[in-house]
Amino acid sequence: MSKEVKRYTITAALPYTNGPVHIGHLAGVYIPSDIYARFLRSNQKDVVFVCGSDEHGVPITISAKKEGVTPQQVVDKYHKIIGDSFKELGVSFDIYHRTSDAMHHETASDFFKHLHNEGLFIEKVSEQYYDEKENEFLADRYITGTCPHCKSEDAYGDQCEKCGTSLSATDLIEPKSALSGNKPVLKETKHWFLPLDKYEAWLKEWILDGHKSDWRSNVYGQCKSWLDQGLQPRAVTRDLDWGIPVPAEGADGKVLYVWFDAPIGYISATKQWAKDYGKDWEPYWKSDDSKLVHFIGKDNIVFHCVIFPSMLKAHGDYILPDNVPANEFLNLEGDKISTSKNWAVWLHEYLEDFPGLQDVMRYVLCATAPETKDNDFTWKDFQTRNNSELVGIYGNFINRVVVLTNKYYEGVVPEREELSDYDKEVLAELKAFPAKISKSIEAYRFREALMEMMNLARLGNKYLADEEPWKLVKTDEVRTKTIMNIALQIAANLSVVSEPFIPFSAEKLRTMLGLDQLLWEQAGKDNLLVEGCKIKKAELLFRKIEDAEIEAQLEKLEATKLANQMVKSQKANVSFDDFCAMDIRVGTIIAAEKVKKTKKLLKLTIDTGIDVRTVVSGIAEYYQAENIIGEQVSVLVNLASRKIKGIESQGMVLMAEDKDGALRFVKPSDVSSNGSTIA
RNA sequence: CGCGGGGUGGAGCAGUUGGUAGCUCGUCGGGCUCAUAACCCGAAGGUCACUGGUUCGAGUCCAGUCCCCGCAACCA
Repeated sequence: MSKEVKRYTITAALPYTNGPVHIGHLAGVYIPSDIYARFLRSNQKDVVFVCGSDEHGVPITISAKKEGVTPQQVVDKYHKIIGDSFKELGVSFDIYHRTSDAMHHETASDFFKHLHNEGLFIEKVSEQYYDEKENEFLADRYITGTCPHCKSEDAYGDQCEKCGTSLSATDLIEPKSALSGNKPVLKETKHWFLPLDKYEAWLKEWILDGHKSDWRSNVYGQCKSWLDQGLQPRAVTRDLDWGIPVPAEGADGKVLYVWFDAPIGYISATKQWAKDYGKDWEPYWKSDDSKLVHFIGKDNIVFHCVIFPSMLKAHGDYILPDNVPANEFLNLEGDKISTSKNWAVWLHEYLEDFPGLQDVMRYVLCATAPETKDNDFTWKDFQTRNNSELVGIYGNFINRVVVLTNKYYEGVVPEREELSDYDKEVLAELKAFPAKISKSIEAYRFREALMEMMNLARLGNKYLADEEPWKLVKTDEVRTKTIMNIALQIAANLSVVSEPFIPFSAEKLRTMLGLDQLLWEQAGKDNLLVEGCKIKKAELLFRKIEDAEIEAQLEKLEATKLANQMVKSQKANVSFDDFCAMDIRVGTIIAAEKVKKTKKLLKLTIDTGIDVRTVVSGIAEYYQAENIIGEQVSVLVNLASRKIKGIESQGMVLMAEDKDGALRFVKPSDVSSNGSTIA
């Protein structure tokens, strides 16, 4: 069922505006999508590449509350940081929009109204969890409890991260409010649901049969597991005051669920762009000969492959994504990137620390993009890739060619005479590159494409080394000219095929060679540089990155680690009575054994002087069971008992926790009798 | 039997539909000296975790085993 594609609609996941963008986002979404969009434009395709800030939802209201500002102030701040840094990195969005914009409110609202008028929603008055202490309805994400499927005790209200099941908060057994820790109460509220179950059969056919071979296995597998479990109607509205008001009767105080409105943001952005440039947005979303591609991270698969397509299908006018090339996650120096722990390389900081080196980060992140599995970013690797690949192979080749041309011919492109067999071979290889690179990009294999691009530079270096024009120039001028001409053609081709990956350097190169922006279809030709034209003086495309710069970055990360381990600040005051309420005694460990199937737990038997009791303690990483028998410890004996891993724990052993998390017993300095009180 | 990812030359990784095992870094030797001590060539180094199976042929498919790493869980 191949159809001719007339235009492309490329979307990049909308960054959630409660923090800046980091390298994980870039490697997963923005670099690949930008390469794809630039590649298509170079092929003269009709492309719209959209993105924008995702500015609604509960987490933003919480950040706002914490910082004592309005949600709008929070999103304004990050919208600017994110938008500016994307621009500086050269991410070529046709528009970077935002979901708090009026255009988006209107579009999302209309979308809802359309489905509403067609009777495609289920309206349900249901009982939702309500936190009486905080005086608000609780978003699914802010309720935790036991998963009905796998019995995991810490499932979230929207999804169990343990078994991956998509849930409703009311499915949870023993729910708890994540805001206050209270048990939430059920309160009646009316909501609109999209009956996903009605689209299940269709989704199965569309994805499981239709995209078995062209979607990535991680995406396909994820979808399959959801579809196999069966879909439930899903609420598309929420009780909240931050978002897009629900355009229906009896919907006061309700807004569209952020996951309903966010993907519509792609559509609004396209509309705004069309308006700005006097275009018609509709074909990009409604015409069968348009190809829609969503670039996302793996955390977004269900929304882009199941929910949003169901919305589009329900609406009826829209086309569906042709592919959703989701990437995995990028780690940083071996540890998971974490916004809350500040364990990240933030784009806006990188741009400050390494001014003018946008292409280096673009290159490295593409080369190490987590296309098939989680991957690791290290600064050492960043340095090596820059120094040995960008500088040593690409930059050096260009420099050699340009320097020689200037030296021998004062920058004038020499004429090509008779070709040797080897010349012909090299030109044939050159000609094959663009197609190879295209093929990889079209299959969303950007690492592979990048490697091929680099191989073209390698071909150039090899050609020079084999032909040694610096020797021949003394004996055979004609031959030397031919060689230099061919080397220059390779350089010119590099400027074309490397543009999607490293646009800043490609442009520098074009300028150096005196070329206009060339199109992809011209790549592979052996006459991009016309004989007699003049090129400019050599200018380095890339510079080496010194050890000191890498060390500075590593120190920055080290500082973050230390900051995370800072001595904890003082807790709120308690009364003397509160303190006296705790009964702490000296006890002696008389038996200890590891609790099976746990990493941290030891089951201790302790003589407290009062009795002999069992205490489960999370110290197994620091103490071996057999080594602590006979040790005296401090025990909080009147703590309510609790079952841990099926063992009744009657108290708590007091531990000193060091900055690095290491635990040590708090004990009397001399042996004391069991049951001695501690106060 | 919680979920997932992985085990390929010293290190880090590719290996798409099964058909002579590749890349980058490192090491050693050589070439070149146009070039940002960069470039080019060559060499050493792998029983592709293990065991069975399918096949003319398996790193690649199937079954099982072992190990590692995330996440989750456990921490009163």
